[in-house]
Amino acid sequence: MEHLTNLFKALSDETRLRIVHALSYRDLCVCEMTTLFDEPQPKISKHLSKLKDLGLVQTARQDKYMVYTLNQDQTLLRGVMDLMMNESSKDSLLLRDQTHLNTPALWACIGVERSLEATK
Amino acid sequence: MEHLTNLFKALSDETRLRIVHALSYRDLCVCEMTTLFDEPQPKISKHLSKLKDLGLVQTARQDKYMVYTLNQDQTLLRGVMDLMMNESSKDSLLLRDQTHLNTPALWACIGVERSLEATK
DNA sequence: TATACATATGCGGATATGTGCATATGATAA
DNA sequence: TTATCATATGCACATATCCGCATATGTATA
Repeated sequence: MEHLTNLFKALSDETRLRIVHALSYRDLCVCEMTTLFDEPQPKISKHLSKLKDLGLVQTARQDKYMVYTLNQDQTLLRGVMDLMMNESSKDSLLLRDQTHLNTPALWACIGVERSLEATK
Repeated sequence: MEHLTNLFKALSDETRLRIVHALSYRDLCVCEMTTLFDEPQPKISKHLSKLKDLGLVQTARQDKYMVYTLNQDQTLLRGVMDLMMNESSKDSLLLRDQTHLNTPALWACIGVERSLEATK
């Protein structure tokens, strides 16, 4: 039961919801999220840490960057995010994030190579 | 956005999750839930009050009883609860609640008529 | 009207949560 | 090795959350 409530608690914070939502589209490193959300890096890192503790995301180092991935084993999480992505009346902030995911705006903090590869 | 985080916040508490889950099967009055969950009545009422504030449930008085209903307009909530109900690895406590919903155990606090009608 | 039953609310306290700021750790490049 | 970039963590503080207990409100029934 705690498993379930923890999942929803993870999604009950605006920053964490943005993170999980963005990760539903593609993997991201910390500095990309910091840029995308325009939030202080420690804030992002702490939320990521919490998401990782709860088993919702996984990490893998790629060169200098720590890349975060949605934990695909979390079927309920995947289901919920599918629902959110299909919601026609999707939140404007989430829509904005989704759009910015594939723009050069994120290239500032990261080697262009990785961004190009990611948007492929 | 707050609309979304509020929904998840509502589901992030064990008691509230049990309430919403049970209401996914059928309408319930406060005393039925108090019996079903074996929790103090003020605790249940407060959580119901919060769920109502967030627009997840609706109320209708029926004789002495205040009957709570899932707000069917909340499509995302419905989607999430459908996911939960279909989860094979459903939580044992939620399974127990689901089972008890249709047993005479709940008849103690309420006129048998309503229970019979509800289980029809 | 008085009484019992059903439900809601107020208050106090313990605990958890989110955040900013500073700083530590870790990896790479010069 | 030193400097730099990327990320994580510690601390302090304000705020929110949940709960138990007592009590208030509201409705039906005698």
